[in-house]
This record gives sequence, C-alpha cells and structure tokens, in this order.
Amino acid sequence: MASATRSSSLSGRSSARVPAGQGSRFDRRLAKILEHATEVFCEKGYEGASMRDLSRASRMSLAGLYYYFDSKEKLLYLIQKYTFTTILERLRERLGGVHDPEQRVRIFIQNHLEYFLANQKAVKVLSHEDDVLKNGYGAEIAAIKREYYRICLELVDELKRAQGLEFSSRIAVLSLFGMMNWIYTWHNARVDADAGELAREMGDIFLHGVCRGGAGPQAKRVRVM
Amino acid sequence: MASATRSSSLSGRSSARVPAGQGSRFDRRLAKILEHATEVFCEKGYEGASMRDLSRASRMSLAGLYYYFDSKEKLLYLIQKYTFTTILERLRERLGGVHDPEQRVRIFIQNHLEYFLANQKAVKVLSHEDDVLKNGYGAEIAAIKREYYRICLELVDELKRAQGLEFSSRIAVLSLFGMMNWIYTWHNARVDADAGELAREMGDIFLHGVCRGGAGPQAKRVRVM
DNA sequence: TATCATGTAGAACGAACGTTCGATAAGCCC
DNA sequence: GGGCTTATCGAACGTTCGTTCTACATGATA
Repeated sequence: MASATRSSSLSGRSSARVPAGQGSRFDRRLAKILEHATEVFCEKGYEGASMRDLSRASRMSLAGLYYYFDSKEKLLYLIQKYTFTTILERLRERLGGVHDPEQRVRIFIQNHLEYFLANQKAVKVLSHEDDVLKNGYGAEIAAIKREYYRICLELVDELKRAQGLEFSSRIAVLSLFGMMNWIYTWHNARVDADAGELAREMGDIFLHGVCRGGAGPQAKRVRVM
Repeated sequence: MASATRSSSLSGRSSARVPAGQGSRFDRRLAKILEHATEVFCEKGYEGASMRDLSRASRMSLAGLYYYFDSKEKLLYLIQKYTFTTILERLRERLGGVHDPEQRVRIFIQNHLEYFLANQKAVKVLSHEDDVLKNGYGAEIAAIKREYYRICLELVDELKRAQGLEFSSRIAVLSLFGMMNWIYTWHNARVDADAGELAREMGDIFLHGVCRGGAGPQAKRVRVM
C-alpha cells in the first residue's frame, strides 16, 4: 500500500511543493527519486527509459520504487507538475511591483531562461514529453501551461497598448516561446553565456530585432536595395 | 535477402531522392512505407511506435516490412535523411540569384516554414527524434544539420557586414531556429496563417522586433519610462 | 516482548517488444 | 515445365517491458 496518493506534500492531494530538503522522510525520498528519474527521462526519453533504468539510477529495487508512486505515468506527471508550478510561482513574484511593459516582458524572458538553464534536464522532459500524459494528468498539466501562455500574452498586449503597436500577439508570443524553449537543444554551459546575458540578447531580438543592433551599441542602418 | 541496402535510389548506396512517384517498384513501395511510418512516428514518437503499429499502418505483415529495410532505426534514418536533404536542396535553388542580405534571410525563413508546414509530420519526427539515431546514422544526419546551420549563420553574417551591425550571430541564428522549429508544437491549419504570412511576420520580428511595428505599418514608439 | 506501520527486495506475471525463420505464391527467363 | 527472383506471410524467437505478490527486515509504540 501507500504510494503517491497518500497524504504527502509532494504527491497526492496537497500542495505539491518540495524543495527536496524539507517534508517527511517519504517526501524527501520521493523527491530524490524524482531527481534521478528526471535525469534518466532527459537522457533516454520517457518511452525509452525503463523502470529498470530508474531503479538503477535511484539505487533501489524495481519493486521498491512502486512504494513511492503508482505508475510510470504518474512519475512523469509529478515531475512536470512540480517544474511548471515552480516557474509560474517565481514569475508571479518577480512581476509584482514592476509596471513598465517592456521591463515586464524582459522579466518574463529572464525568469524563463534562468529556470531553464538551472533546471535544463527537467525542462527538457517538460518540453520533449509534452503530449505523453493522458486524460486527467495531461489535462492538468495543459491547464498550467495555458495559464503560463496567457500571462505572456497579456504582457505583450500591454506592450502593444502602451506603445501603440500593431501585430499578431499570438504569433509574437509563440515565436518568443520558440526562441526560449529551443535553448534546451543547443545550450552548452562551457561556451554559451549565462541566463542573464541570454535573456538580454533574446529580449533585444524580440523587442527590436537584429537590424537595430541587438547586443552592441545602436547601429546605423545601411540600406542596400 | 534484399532490404534497404540493396541498390535502390531511395535507400542504400545511391542518391537518396524519391518523390514517391518515380523509381522502381521497390522504391515506390518503400516510399509509401516511409510515409506511413512518418505519420506513426509523429503520433506516438519513435520509441512509442512499435513495428506492429507500422505494419498496421502500412497494411503489410510485420515480416513483410523487413523486406524493405533492415531495422527500425534505419527506417528513422531514411525519413530524416530524405526530409533534410530536400529542405537543403530547395533552399539552395531559391537563394541562387538573390543578393540582398535581408532578402536572403527572408528567403531562408520562407523556405524553412513552407517546408515545415507542408510536411509537418515529417519535420516533427525530425525535430523530436533528434538524438535517437546512434553512431553512423546519427553522425550523417548531424552533418547535414550542421551544414544547414552553417548556411544560415553565413546569411546572418552577410547581413551584419552589410549593415554594420554587431551582435552574436550564434545566438541570433539559434533563436531564429527556435522560433521556426517550435511551430510544430502549435500551428493549427484552421486558425493560423499560411507559410508566406508567417514567414513575413517572423522575419519582421527577427529583423526589426515587435517594437518596430511587426506586421502593421511603421508605428511610432511611445516611451513610458 | 509482542504489535504495528514503514520500507525494501526477489521473483515472478502476462504482455509487448524488435527481429528472424521457413514457407509460399506470382512473374519472368530458358 | 523447371529454375530463378521478387514479394509476402504466419509463427515463433529470446528479450524486455510495467507491474504485482509475498516475504522480510526495521524501528517505534504498547
């Protein structure tokens, strides 16, 4: 018996926060398993990773794992839910008190990239195993994602209103998400800049485009044709 | 015996072109199987799709499939190679004769999006099953991809030179790829614009940013802070 | 010391996996 | 008509899959 539907702060019914250092013994153990599972899912993909891989990574028997959650799918759900909830929570904190629309968009980018680079494996699992979850689990994750998208859309709309601009918010926002999310396919900590620098550069591209001079000082445009 | 190492234009040793209407009977049959497999891989992912799924989709027995290729992995390789080769080929044709740097970047975007939307399932398999292929197969696909990236990098460098701009080409190009590739996660033929329109809007964002007015007429900027 | 919830593991379950085998038609050349 | 090649199939191979059953420790409580 037991497993993740028990009354636990990470899993079942309650709040779903676990910074991996608090909570009951059960919660701490489960959080560790989630960390290992994230790594394995990241490397082999959800379908490609077997429960035996997870058991090896967690240094626990196959059967022992099932004490902490009741299926492989639920494990993925727990990872995705925790990751997404955390991003959203931090974003809300950071946006509080800032009112300049351009600054608010930049904060969104900064928050997104910072979390993405600090938790690269988790967000790869989030991005890559996007439509694996079925029914209830899938719907719940999709709802959180929709909310996150909605916030970004609102920020862009604020910007449009404030600056009297006219363009498709949907395409702009989805393009921005593309820029940011794609990072998990190419970012290399040894050669690429950190989150702050990347956020600035991507913010420049999104807001002003490469032709306006991106990272460098304002450049004069020399039209060719 | 036989299977895809035979002397065939799609598979083994030779040129790897098959517009699915030419070639030997063997090639035409294999091309059909590849189409079905693309659809199944797209829906269930490479690992998630079983050979039995493919056999059902192709309306051919499990054993019958193996007459045309020698492993599931090779099948994925054939799909990816054909798709990528085609994009690259079309790009080269279109760039010929155009010399304005901005126009050349726009052609790149247009070509990419056009193919992506016309072959959404194939490119999803391309993007999503990026690091599944091992050793020889993986290396070959990676090489084609590198070449494609190199071309885009060159286009952006041309633009920088022509307009006297200063920014990180690497980040700009990878951001652009992100914008464009992410499309497979959200594009909906019933509500979203076609490739031409999308290419224009993404080109505007990449080149001039949303603050310069994206799709609409040049907008005046109203600074708030 | 007996009892009880908490953890953990070995061994096995049936199902599904990718792949191979041997047989069997149908069409072609001699 | 006999001997190739091409194309297809049912059945099975050995392996691995996610999951479950049962037993056995451990430490706290009574």
